[in-house]
Amino acid sequence: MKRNTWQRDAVRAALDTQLGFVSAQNLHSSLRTTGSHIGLATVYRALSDLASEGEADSLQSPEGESLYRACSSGHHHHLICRSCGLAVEVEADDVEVWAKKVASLHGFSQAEHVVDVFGYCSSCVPAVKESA
Amino acid sequence: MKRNTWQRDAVRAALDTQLGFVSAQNLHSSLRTTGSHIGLATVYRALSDLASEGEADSLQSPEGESLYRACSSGHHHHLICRSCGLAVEVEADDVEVWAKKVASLHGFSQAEHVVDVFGYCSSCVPAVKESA
DNA sequence: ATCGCTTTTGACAATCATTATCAATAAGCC
DNA sequence: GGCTTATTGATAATGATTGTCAAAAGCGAT
Ligand SMILES: [Zn+2]
Ligand SMILES: [Zn+2]
Ligand SMILES: [Zn+2]
Ligand SMILES: [Zn+2]
Repeated sequence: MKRNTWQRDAVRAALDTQLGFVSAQNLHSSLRTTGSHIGLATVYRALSDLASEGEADSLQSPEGESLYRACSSGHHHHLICRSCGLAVEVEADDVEVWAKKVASLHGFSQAEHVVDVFGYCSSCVPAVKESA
Repeated sequence: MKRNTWQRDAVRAALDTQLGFVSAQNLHSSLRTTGSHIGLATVYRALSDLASEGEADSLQSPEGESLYRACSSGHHHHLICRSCGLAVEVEADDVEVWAKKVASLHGFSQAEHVVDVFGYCSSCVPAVKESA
């Protein structure tokens, strides 16, 4: 049977304080900073559980890290800031339709999709000037 | 200046023989199997170069591996078989529009998107029966 | 074809995220 | 309070990717 531990609660709580997606490593650091003595492996396990129970969304960063976020339930997608990690949940009805269509059109079954938009949010105005 | 080596050509050629996305590790194995003595690091470097030059597409597998494929030029997306790796290039005009709209709507700039559909192709009929 | 300068290679070490181990700990239940 | 067993956490192990650097190979000039 699944047991309730303060560690699980701590991870849930820590995730809730986050505005955007975070890695297990980062969340572990945060927790340590706040005085918690939780172990790294436990954070990994808790996040993995939360994700499979649908209490958190997870995605792969372009660099290949697994990132997590406490999310509203139901299928949705994200607009993510590459700088601060801020994530906005967005509807994507058009995309849902497209994905379904494209899969059936090519005879693919059990189709799932990965759809994320990465950019810089308005607070993270990119300090990049292309042309001088 | 960029030099032409047989290693780069070998990687390009090996990529062309692949129907779907492959990892650097796998491509290296393939090459070795065919008698090539190319080094692993070189395969990584070549793939990375090809990707940044637009000669290959790359994406992160759900497991976090970087996968590559020789692709037609121009922006497009993929429908990928989870079993055999077969990849089909698909148009996604609806998605392009959606992505642009959603980014600007939330004040995000320099937006890029990750859009991939994973499923089982018709040849890889899933041997899974849900209900007995 | 040879020389010389630079890029590229490749064997190997180093990173880094994630997972596996496994004895010690602590839920949930009596 | 005890029992049973899931969970924890320090640490080792794994596995993909990148860094190192001396040796090898392009390429333009001779
Ligand atoms: Zn979400
Ligand atoms: Zn969707
Ligand atoms: Zn493609
Ligand atoms: Zn697109």
